[in-house]
Amino acid sequence: MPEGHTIHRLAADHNHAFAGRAVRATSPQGKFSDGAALVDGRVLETAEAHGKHLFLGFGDDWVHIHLGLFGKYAFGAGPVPPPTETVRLRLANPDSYADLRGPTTCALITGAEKQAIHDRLGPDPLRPGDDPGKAWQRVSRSRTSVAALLMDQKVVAGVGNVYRAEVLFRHGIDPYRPGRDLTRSEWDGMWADLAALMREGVRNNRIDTVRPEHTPEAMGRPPRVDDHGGEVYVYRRAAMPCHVCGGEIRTAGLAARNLFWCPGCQQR
DNA sequence: GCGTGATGTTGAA
DNA sequence: TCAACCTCACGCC
Repeated sequence: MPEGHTIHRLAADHNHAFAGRAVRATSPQGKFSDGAALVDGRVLETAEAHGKHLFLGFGDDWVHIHLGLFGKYAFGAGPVPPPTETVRLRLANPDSYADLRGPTTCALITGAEKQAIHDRLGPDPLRPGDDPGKAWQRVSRSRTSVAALLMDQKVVAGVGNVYRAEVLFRHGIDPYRPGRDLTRSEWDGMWADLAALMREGVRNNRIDTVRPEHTPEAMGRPPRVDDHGGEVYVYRRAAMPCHVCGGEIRTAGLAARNLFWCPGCQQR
């Protein structure tokens, strides 16, 4: 689940369910008991997202959450179910609860520590004021592949393996092209597209990237949903036919992650 | 029941 | 480059 769109959605859901009211905080699992005790009964003022980082604000105390690869949230309405032993943090008020499991990070930090995290993250396509030019500065000077740059949170915050693969496909860009070989307009096009795709990801809570003209219906193919829950062109479609050209989708390891692309549609 | 892999990141070698 | 961390769902006995 967790690319940037998930985290922005979680921030919005927290604001909706908890902001402005006192909240009960517990750590049924026990690994965050001290932090939970410190915010228990206090007012959650605001929830914010930057890239894949979630911040829950209690005055100058912030709960910093990063889901990592496995972290998950379960939101619910009404009375809380019995806690299970993997719930790291449970927030609850009379109307709602939110259970956090499996995060890489769940820690109490200060405003200054939060600022340090913002400072080391690149611009986020989902943060309205963020400047794609800052990312371009790094991309245009780098010999690193554009595929690796897109996953580097210091360059762009919030893009993960799915959006990376999909945005490169949608722009016909070979993943192995060095950043400095891209044009400014190619970069600006990908940035604008990421902003739109991720915005829709927040709205629908899933990743869909297939244009209307390439949907199975439009292409006269049987309907289908990819097993991660959205409609995509290349992500986890290794050895399957490309929705556009019919060629085989390829996969390869790149910096410990699986890369997917269509050699026919994504030319050097 | 066991093994595998996954939309992520860090820190050591 | 690799192991470590965190959890769960799925396929295959």
